This record gives sequence, C-alpha cells and structure tokens, in this order.
Amino acid sequence: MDFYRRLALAGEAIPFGKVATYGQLALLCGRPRNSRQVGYALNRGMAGEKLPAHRVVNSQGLLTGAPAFDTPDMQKWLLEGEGVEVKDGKVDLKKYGWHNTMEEAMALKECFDRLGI
DNA sequence: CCTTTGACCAACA
DNA sequence: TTGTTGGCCAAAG
Repeated sequence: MDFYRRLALAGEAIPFGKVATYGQLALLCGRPRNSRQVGYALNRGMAGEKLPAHRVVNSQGLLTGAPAFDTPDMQKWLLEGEGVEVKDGKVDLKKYGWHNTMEEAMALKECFDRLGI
C-alpha cells in the first residue's frame, strides 16, 4: 500500500469549486489517522503536481496551508477564482465541502486496486 | 535507536 | 464559541 500514490489520485478527484479536508483525504486513502501526513505530503509536493492543493483545508474550514504557497493569499485567490467564498480565512464546509458520493469512493477504490496500490 | 516536528483532529472546559 | 489537551504518525536529525 502506497499512501502517497493513493493521495495523489484521491486529490485529483476533488471537484472544481469544492474543498476537501485533510482527514477526509486520509480516510479515502484507507488511513483514517494519517491526516498530518497529508499536510506533510502537500507541503513537499509529494502527492503529484496535478493535485489541487488549494482545495485542501482543515476540519474547520481554515486555510491552514496558505503560508506555504508562493504568496500568503494565493490559496484564497485560487479558491475565490473558483467561486468559493473565503471569510476570515475560512470557507463554509457546509456549502463548499466535498461530500463524496459512494460512486466516487468506489471509483477511487477501483483505481487503487487496478494500480495495485 | 532515540527525539523533534508538523498545511491534523476530536473531545472537553 | 474560542482555547487547550492529548493523541496521532511518517519523516528528518
């Protein structure tokens, strides 16, 4: 099982205009307790270049990774550019949170199985 | 082998 | 509703 390879795939599945949480991604990768490693991976670009890191926030909707971008408000701009409103450095997860459907979860699992990871 | 360090999180006061 | 606390776990030193 390769956590980081899975993370790359799961991350690419985050829809435009939506955000996912670190814990949620860890869960999709089959490692519910590895939320910290998700942040770690994003910080080092270990999860592939295609992963939209700006769509990842913490469980309270806070843009905790913002300082790691080229400029501190880059993440905010990118999100607003997708129609996601950012208030006080936070997003409303009820509105913009990625509620992954069973189909999406299954598609991911299938993807993992197919790649043997 | 330790020990320290995080883009975390749920529970609790 | 905001702080704090203890738990988490892979990397790096």
